[in-house]
Amino acid sequence: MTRLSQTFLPTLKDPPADAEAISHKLMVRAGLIRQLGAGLWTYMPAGWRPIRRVEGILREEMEAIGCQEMLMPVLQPAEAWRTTGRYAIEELFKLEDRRGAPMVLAMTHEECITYHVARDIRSYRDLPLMLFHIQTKERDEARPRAGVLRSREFTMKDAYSFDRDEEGLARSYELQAGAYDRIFDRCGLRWYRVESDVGMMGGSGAHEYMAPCAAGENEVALAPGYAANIEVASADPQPVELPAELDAPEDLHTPGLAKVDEVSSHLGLPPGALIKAMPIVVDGEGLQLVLIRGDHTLNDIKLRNALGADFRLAEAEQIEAEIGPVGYIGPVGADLPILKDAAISGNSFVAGANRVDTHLRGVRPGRDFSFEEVDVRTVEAGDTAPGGGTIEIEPAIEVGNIFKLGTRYSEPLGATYLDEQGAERPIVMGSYGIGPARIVAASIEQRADQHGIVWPRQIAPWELHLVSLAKAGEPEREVADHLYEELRGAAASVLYDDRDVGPGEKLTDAELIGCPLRIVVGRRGLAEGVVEATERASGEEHRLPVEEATRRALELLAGDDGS
RNA sequence: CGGGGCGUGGCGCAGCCUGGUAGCGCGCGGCCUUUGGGUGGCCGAGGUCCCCGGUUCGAAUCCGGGCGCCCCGACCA
Repeated sequence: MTRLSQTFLPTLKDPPADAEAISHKLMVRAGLIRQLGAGLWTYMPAGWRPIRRVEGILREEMEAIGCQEMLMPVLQPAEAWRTTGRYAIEELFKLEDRRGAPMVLAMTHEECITYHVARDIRSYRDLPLMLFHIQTKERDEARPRAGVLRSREFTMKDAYSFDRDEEGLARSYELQAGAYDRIFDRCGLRWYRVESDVGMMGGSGAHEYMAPCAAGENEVALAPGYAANIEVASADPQPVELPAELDAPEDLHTPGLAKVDEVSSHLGLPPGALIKAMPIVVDGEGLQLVLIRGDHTLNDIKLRNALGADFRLAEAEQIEAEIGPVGYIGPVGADLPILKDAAISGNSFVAGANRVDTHLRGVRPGRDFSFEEVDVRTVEAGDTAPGGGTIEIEPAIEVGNIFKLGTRYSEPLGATYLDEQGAERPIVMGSYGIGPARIVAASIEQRADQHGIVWPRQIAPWELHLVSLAKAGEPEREVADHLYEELRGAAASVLYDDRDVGPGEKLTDAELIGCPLRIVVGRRGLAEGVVEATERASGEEHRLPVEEATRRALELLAGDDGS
């Protein structure tokens, strides 16, 4: 219900010079957001409305699964963060109050909510319990980027589940997952639920909700029936052709050839016929050798998970001292634990000889060295996914995540309950986050065209953009005014462009702002007794008789399910 | 945190190398014009040239230091 002439909706012809992402450019141009500092954004009236609409959907879907809304402070005493060990996180804003007491600005609210639950939940009868809030989060990001896609302050819906045991957590998790599916569908996003890294925090499972778009910071591996974050994705590799001559063991003179490409082109073999040996130092243990097929890349996260410990690449001095010359490292004769990636399958390979300027041909896993087999390579486009589909890799933005926390927070913070037998047990938790700003930005990324934003109806700032081409005082204007009042009466959400500017500017702005349905009231149409209604997404134009315009417009909107 | 780039009216930029009047387009205000895709004309307002220090008769320009912002990478419970 808005007259554009009286609305703070400053549109720009040009995007800011330093903007790269489509959503960044368009959100600034369409007057949705303005920047205050690095990673700090103000939502203007037209930008705040879609956020509020997303929040409305979040509230409905959370409440529908019995998740109760509350509100927790952003400013918090540091104590609980010390207890959970998260005080050490670099992204955590730390400050002191006037008495010098250490405080933090919360980046999420596990500490706070677990603190409360620890004090007020005592019996198995109080469980399960699900709570959520929509609150500002603060993160001292190393590099804010792409408008609101990665900012230092943002609002997040985060929900927490509290259960008696793992089975209960599994039920809560499924409830949340179902709600998340409905939320992203209702927001009109193209999205995938992918397996994600549970990290070193333990936890028994996690998924991310990914919206594919060019500005995405993550990569997802997709195939029919398969979707995973590339950090954890697993697939069968494309085969490599191994010539029969490889079977014959022989020392190969490879002077100065320390890289896979150099060796393979020198020998006239595909890179996949080589074994790449990478010495690593595992925390709490010593040197180990990781073997990867020559044409593959190591996936740090998968390796970390396979090891169950952190690691780093070994330094040259240690490698030279304990194994052999850098560039010619191989498994044969190396007196080290060996982890062999599963993609190295086949009889014989070329590998480093642990002697300078020398590689070995005919290296056969199992015969020439023993190993533990692991899956630690990064999947690639063209690989075969579990289920048989072909992997494609797409950039995507993470719009939500769900995480089985287990007792990661309840144990240190003493959130326990008494079970039926009177025994004290830790509460089993889950956490579930969604960023409304990322949903809005991802929607713009996915749907925008060369003229501007294309909102899905469900989160559009206004459903209708009514344009009066006539200026104040002209007879055609009265028709538009009347139509505006009629639409308002019908409870449609309308942005009414009643400015005294030229038609080009109005029509251009309407496309930039991107409301689902535009109704133009102008001399040309009125001469035939119609107004023109144009669907933003398809460009389809409908000529509506003036006296039926309101009813017909609402019908057109109702037929737009946003997808 | 490593690498690169940029800070000049609201936005986009030129001027800097070679020191001397701060300029252009858009936008903004007024008048006229125009009226179905940012119309045209005339007049006008608006700038601590990011900050501090230095060199100089004189600094947007040269030198030193600092701050801010953007991009790539690392990082991202």
